[in-house]
Amino acid sequence: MSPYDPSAHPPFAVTVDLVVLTVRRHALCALAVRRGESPYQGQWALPGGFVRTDENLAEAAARELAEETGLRAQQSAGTSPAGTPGPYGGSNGAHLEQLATYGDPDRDPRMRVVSVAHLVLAPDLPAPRAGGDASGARWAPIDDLLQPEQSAPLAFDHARILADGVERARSKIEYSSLATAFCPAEFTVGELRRVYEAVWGVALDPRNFHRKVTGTPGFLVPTGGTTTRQGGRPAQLFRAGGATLLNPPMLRPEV
Amino acid sequence: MSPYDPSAHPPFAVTVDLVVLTVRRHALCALAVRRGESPYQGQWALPGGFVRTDENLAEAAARELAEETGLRAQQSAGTSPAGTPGPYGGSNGAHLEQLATYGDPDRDPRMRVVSVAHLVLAPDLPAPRAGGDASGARWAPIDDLLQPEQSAPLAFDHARILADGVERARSKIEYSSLATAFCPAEFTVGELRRVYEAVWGVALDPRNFHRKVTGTPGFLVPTGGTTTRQGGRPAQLFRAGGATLLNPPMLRPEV
DNA sequence: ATCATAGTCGTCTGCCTGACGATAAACAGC
DNA sequence: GCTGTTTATCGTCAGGCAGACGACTATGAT
Repeated sequence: MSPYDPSAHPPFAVTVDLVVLTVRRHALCALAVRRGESPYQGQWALPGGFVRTDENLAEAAARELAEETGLRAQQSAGTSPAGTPGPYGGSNGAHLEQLATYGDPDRDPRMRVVSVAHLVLAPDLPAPRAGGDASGARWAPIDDLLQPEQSAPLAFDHARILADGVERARSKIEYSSLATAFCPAEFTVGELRRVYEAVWGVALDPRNFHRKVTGTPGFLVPTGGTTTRQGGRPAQLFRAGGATLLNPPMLRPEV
Repeated sequence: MSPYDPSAHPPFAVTVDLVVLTVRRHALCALAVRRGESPYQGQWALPGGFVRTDENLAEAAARELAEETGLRAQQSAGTSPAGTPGPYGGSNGAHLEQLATYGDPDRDPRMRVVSVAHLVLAPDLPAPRAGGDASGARWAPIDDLLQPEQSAPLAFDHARILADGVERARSKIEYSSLATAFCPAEFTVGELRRVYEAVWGVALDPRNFHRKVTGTPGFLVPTGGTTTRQGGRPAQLFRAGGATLLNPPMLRPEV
């Protein structure tokens, strides 16, 4: 490395941006906030903010998440995207992991900003509260954010970041039990299946899905209870099991 | 986001660190440089350096790689670790992708440094040239770097970064054709198998491996030539095919 | 009572993998 | 030249798992 003369290297601002995903009404949705100031004033963006001096990157992401949604984050063990095991069996608190870092020189017109994006997977939440300096917040289907036909596209390079986060979520529920992070503490096999269907955008065979998830050791543990719902046979309730890596993985249908 | 008053957010230095992996003598090795200055003076570290004002993160990583090894990088399409396709069928130039970002407040004792680590997979190279400010460079088996019994451990949090990079490489050769990045332009099935064996640290059945890789469409294309080697039947030569994602994946043996 | 809805259990077939035998084509030493 | 050794390549077989899909169950709605 070069000498650490502070004048020798350019000043950077470091932020965290959040891709917060949830499943609402059978659709994969992301949290978007309306920008209250220039540039991109009035446009939608991902929530985020500056990293403070005394906190690490994951702490900064968790703090921004709490400020923006009130969610308590359940940090993944590492930044290693390959699936480092971590204690995210618990379903209270959302899953948080580092996604990637974006640092093109011109990604922010005002100064050089390097943003460490994080991915959050959360169960369906009540309406987001507009916290901090955002003049509004909403859950939006990702298609609306990625291919906006009426509104403006996401600010900065946030469309790219969102797309990367969605792709990460899509591939990660294949070989990990992370799909349960989209579910409440207790859930049915059908609810879990609808999570996979929403995230992947496909229809899955209920019978084969049931066989697969109940047959994978450590994925689901029955709580003993059953649902009482309107229309249809009551379903068994499950909690997320201790397994984090699914082997063999769930297979995403080809076409 | 908060207002962009430059005095409102703390100053960060942003660096790139490189996990450069290769396979030498049937062992997975990483590039290490000896630190010429304090702190950790004389200890081994990962190569890296500051990001410049006019370059993005991938360019900074490619520049450091060239300075340190003379390698030309073949950048992956995205930072998306899930396997965004990219044109790394060509074997000239090493594969480069973003790994993860490390920004604990005390990871560098002098100031707040956020390091965007990158992963490079390269074929076996001649002796590294000690470029820049490093007073020495070498290829070291990763076990020597991660569990040093005689020498000091890697500087900073580089052991953690290296471990994350190795884990990324191990998992990524399962479901992508990236193992060919460790091979020269033309290679045999046996050489590719020895790459898998070195990276995973296991022994694979030559017959099943041969059936698997030659049967996966787009993975390997025969060049027509054969090797003349000492001892053993000559083997067919292959180039890396266009496929980047292997479906179904290579299976890493369980235990 | 009947229908619609959703959950759960089985069956069957094809594909892939792991284990492993057999053959092929080079080299080394006698 | 013959034999043993090494590496590459082809085949065979059994087990496991996934996709397709039939059948049955348990609730609410009409």
